[in-house]
Amino acid sequence: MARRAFTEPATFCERVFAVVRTIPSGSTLSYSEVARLAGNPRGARAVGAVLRTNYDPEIPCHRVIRKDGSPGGYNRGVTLKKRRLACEATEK
DNA sequence: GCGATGACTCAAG
DNA sequence: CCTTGAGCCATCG
Repeated sequence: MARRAFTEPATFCERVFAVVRTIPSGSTLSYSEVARLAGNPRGARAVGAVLRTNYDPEIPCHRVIRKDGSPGGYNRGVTLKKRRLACEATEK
């Protein structure tokens, strides 16, 4: 295999993005869960750091919340995050 | 390559 | 209930 169809995750961010991108609507994952799926059960912080520095409109990062159930943070405003979560979680 | 920072988590006071 | 401490990891300057 000379090269994979998908570019290899040069950084942990790419891996996190791949996981977060698979989150279905109405579902929420905790940072530790995403970190675990990304291959780093202890990378909860790394996940937050990645999402914060590499936010992407294609990534439903608003579905990634803390274990406590708190929204954690959102580059676009935590209020918007809660809004989207409520909308998707309620409708679906 | 190192130091600083942070959208984390757990435990204890 | 809220604050603090310690642990772990990745990105950025």
